[in-house]
Amino acid sequence: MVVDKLKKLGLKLTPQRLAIVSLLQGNTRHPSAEEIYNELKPQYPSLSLATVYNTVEVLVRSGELREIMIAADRRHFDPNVTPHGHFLCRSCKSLQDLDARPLEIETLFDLKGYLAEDYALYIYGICQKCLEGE
Amino acid sequence: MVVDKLKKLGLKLTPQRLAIVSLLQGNTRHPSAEEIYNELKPQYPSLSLATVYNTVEVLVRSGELREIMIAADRRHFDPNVTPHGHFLCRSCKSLQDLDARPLEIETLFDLKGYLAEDYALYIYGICQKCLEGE
DNA sequence: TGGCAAGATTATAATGATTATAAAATAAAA
DNA sequence: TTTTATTTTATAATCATTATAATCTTGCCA
Repeated sequence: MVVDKLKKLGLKLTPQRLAIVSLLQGNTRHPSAEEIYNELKPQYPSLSLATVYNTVEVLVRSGELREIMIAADRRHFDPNVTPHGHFLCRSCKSLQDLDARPLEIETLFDLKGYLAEDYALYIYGICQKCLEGE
Repeated sequence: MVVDKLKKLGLKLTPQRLAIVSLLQGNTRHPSAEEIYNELKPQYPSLSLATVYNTVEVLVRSGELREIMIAADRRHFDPNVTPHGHFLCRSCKSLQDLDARPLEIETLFDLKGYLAEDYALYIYGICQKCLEGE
């Protein structure tokens, strides 16, 4: 639950945080900070972009939120922190989850001597919709 | 050869471009645009950062150079465009190549209906040196 | 409950990477 | 050479993100 998630992190329960965490909960749209801000602003007119950045920063640090750096111009966020890749369509620019069996990092690479803590897999191409629609 | 690479792309052979492409040739340090600029500035005092950005842009577009978005604060570049991953050490911040057997994208993921043209694999953790030295 | 202190929010400014602009320079073709 | 399209350059503009500092709130405790 949203409240538990914040409490677990020792964070105060503010309306802004509750709204941000609620919006992210189960969200598969991979919003940017600004998109989160724009979606919540109508209901929370006092909301500041800085608060969105602060909150996602805390969530990413604590492992509750995943940062997606598939595109150079802005970061996106994904509340699904289980291992999975992301697909960026160069036609429609959509950013989609790639549900996958977990990637076996250790067997894929010769990581002798390295400690691999996390990974990101980004795939670029043309998505289903764009392939059909053309 | 450097000259051929530029000619193949239909680009004029300017000293700046030759210098940038030469610096990148075989370079495994994954420099940022600013690092390229700083390394060349002493020998090419007239060099502008804009020229570095213009040149890497052309090279990336043409597939001669790979853009690395492993860190959110700046882009890095890699002249090795054969499939391989990258490792970012959270201790010493070094960015290293992960020589790997090619990743079998199609078998890893259910990409039915998607056209995968390219991918990036980033691994985060602690590198050999930092593990030993501590 | 009311007051307090730590932490949060806000508006705003600052930062810093990247991109745009437009004038001056130059490579390459005739 | 002359010419022209391209390139370089200095500089300004853009835009995402971070820092700042004043104001406000949550959560705790008397």
